[in-house]
Amino acid sequence: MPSVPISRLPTRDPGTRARNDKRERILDAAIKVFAKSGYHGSRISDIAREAGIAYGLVYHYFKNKEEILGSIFEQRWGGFLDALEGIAGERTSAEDRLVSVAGLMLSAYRVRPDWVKVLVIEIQRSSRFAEPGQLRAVGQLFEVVRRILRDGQESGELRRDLDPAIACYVFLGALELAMTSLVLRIVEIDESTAEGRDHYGKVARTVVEIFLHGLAAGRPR
Amino acid sequence: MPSVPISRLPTRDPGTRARNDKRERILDAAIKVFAKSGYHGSRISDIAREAGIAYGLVYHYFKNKEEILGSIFEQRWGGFLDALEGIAGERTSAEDRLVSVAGLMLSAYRVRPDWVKVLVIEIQRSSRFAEPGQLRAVGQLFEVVRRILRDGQESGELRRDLDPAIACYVFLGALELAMTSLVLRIVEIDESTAEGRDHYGKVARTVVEIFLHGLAAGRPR
Amino acid sequence: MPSVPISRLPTRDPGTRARNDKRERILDAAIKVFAKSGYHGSRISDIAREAGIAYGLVYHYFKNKEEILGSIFEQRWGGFLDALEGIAGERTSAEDRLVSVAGLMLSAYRVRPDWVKVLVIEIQRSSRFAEPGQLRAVGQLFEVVRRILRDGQESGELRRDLDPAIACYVFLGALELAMTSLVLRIVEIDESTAEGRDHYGKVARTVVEIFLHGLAAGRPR
Amino acid sequence: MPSVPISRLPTRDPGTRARNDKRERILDAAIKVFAKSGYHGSRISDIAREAGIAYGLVYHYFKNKEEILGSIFEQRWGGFLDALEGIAGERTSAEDRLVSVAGLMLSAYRVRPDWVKVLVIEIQRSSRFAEPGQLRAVGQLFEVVRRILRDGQESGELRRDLDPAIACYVFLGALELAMTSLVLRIVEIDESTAEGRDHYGKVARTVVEIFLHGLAAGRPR
DNA sequence: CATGAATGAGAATTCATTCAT
DNA sequence: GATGAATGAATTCTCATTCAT
Repeated sequence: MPSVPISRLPTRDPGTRARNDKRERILDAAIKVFAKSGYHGSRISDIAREAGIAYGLVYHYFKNKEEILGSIFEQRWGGFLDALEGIAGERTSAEDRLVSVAGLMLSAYRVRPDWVKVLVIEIQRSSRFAEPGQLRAVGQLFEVVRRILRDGQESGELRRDLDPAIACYVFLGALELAMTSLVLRIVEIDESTAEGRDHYGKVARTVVEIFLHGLAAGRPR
Repeated sequence: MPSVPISRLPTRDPGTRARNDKRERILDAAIKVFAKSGYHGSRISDIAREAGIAYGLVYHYFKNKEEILGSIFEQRWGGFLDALEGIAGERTSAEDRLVSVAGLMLSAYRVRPDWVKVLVIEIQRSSRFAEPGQLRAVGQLFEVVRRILRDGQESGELRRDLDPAIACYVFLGALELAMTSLVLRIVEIDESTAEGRDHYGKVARTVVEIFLHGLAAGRPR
Repeated sequence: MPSVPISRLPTRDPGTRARNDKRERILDAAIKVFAKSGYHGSRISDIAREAGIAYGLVYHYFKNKEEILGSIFEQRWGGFLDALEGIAGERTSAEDRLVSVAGLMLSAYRVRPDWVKVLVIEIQRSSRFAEPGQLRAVGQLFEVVRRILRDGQESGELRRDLDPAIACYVFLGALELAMTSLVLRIVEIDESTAEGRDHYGKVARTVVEIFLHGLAAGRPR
Repeated sequence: MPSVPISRLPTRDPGTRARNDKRERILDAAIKVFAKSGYHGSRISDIAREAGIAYGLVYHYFKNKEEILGSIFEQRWGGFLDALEGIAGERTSAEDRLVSVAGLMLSAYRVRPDWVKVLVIEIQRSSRFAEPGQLRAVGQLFEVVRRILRDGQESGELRRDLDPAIACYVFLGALELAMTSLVLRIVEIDESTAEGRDHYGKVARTVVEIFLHGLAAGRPR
């Protein structure tokens, strides 16, 4: 897996951090709490405690619980998509770019597992998800991958007999469940061994390998 | 995709239906409501209204909200796993069995998309998920697929250089996201064409094809 | 002051009382509490305690605090207006009808001072007052009196050189402040004397007397 | 209606205005906001926004919300009462003085309708109303009018067979409702005609005319 | 003086659960 | 079994008041 620079991950502008310190802390805390208990299962007071601030202050920065979720989506997802778009626009092979996307997503999950959980699980349930903007934003993730696949098909690098949209699901779905499994600790990772510490890299490599060359025997490379 | 008999899908025993009519209606309604709003976001009154009964009656059949979720899990997931186990135990090729699994899952999703959503999203968050029984039950899904993959590796049908556990994610994740996309209607399906109506079948075939033979060009079969 | 039968005062249908017992009790309690502390100054828990019920039950019958106020207006004011309309339609002299109106209003105030206070003071502040229906309803009170005055002017019983609309204010305003003063206890009433006990009657008689014949000396009747 | 010099209306001392500019702006803003939403329904931030200052500053000038209401009362009501006392002490006929009082009140209402609304509606609800001082202050308005009426009765100008206290209600109540109606716009005023523009004057004249000589026909003057 | 972030007590509202009918 | 009224703990949301800058 090519190293994915952390700078590609969505981050906050450190310059404005001082001013929006509390607001950021609330968002960070909300992500953590939502990820653990779900949107409906989380209380504002949990978020406030997690952020280390007074309860009422949450309402100084956000109109209500719903707006917190919306802000998470806009800020985190936006940065994430920017990084993805950058990868999609690179002039390298489809394989390289897919590896980059896998690496970015797994990195994101490794660095900020809660972000991805909330983005994937909660946002879709929120009423705001009905808003075209959010649905579109989710669709952009698919669009980025679909563009890479179509590029590969046009250049002859990828098979043309398979629907790129469905191939999209295979690729993103594989990544998504891999990430979920890691977070749910369905698979034990032994961080004391080198192999355990590189688990994420191994997952990324395996996913792309299967995606490109299949699990069937007879064609090892 | 081999046709998957509906009988394999988890169903209720028609013999006891008369007796437990209301109970079943509550469970069905709960699945629908949980799928839409999440466990915490759903109210007992929503479930009762969906079931067409007085909400006090819910407490006649279930001790509390939690028990409704638990019952959903046991009844729906149990039947689903039974069907999966049956597939895994067949003495056919790994490929055939994977196609069967994909077909079963997509059938389940097509017939009862809410079941899968609730099973996947809600159960894990429930406090009961801490119970070893439920964690184990979810793990069984992975175990079934893992067994098929290991069988294939041992027989030489599948590559041995890739971790079967990770391959599991690729396979199940691809299916899962494909299903989610179908339900979220991220992809437009044109039901007016034959191809549109067979979208599920096409998805199943494509997923297995990619999973087994990869998307890279040069090795068409 | 002609006796004003209590039956003219707005009342609830005793037949439906059993069914809507609690709802009525909540409205009655709300009137009492609103009259004492004002709408904004009143808590739902105050109303519930006054009604002798759990405060959650208030939300079983009313969507929120605002709806309670709206219901008060519709039920109480409607009955009151009906009684007034009845008086206005009588075929007696304007003087008789004015005395009846004064008597009705003072009776209402004596029997249900809280009703009038809430109707007069709170409703106008409520956002619902902006609704044309409510503004119109208040206007009806003026319309009833104006009709009586115009009848009297046309029949020659009343002077035609004064604006009936303004005369309306004089009449209703006199009654209104008289009632307010009584409630605010700005005037001490000695209930131990016959005169004190007939204070309301005296007020009604005096108001109409001044309104019709003036306070200036030289024209006693 | 004799012209009522504006100087009689309660005003702020222009000399101290520079120093207490902000304080005055807060009081003015509070009156406007209280008049619209009531004391309990108004927020400090509303007052601050209306005054165009930071809401923290309100607490620099006033101990708390309650004190704002108290200050309004003392400053506005005090000046108003002074003017009334001046009228009551004049050595003219009762009729002239009543016309002056009506003119003063209507002028006040025309120039500062919010003052009167707050004074009349809110003060009585304030907890400070329990204080004898404020109750007494409200009573002074009645006392002033009552004194004029008693003077007129003693001099033979007014009828002695009617209770001066009740006559007070008639007079002040007529004025009060006339003012309220004007503010609530229950009556349409056509500002395009001379009569419309003099509506206040007409109201004052009509109120006093009815109060003194009655609406009954046969005794026109 | 000014500002507005920060606090937290208090009130509104929700909703799981109980219970009388 | 069936109903939905009744309860009140839990939570969201509001806003007067304080306080650091």
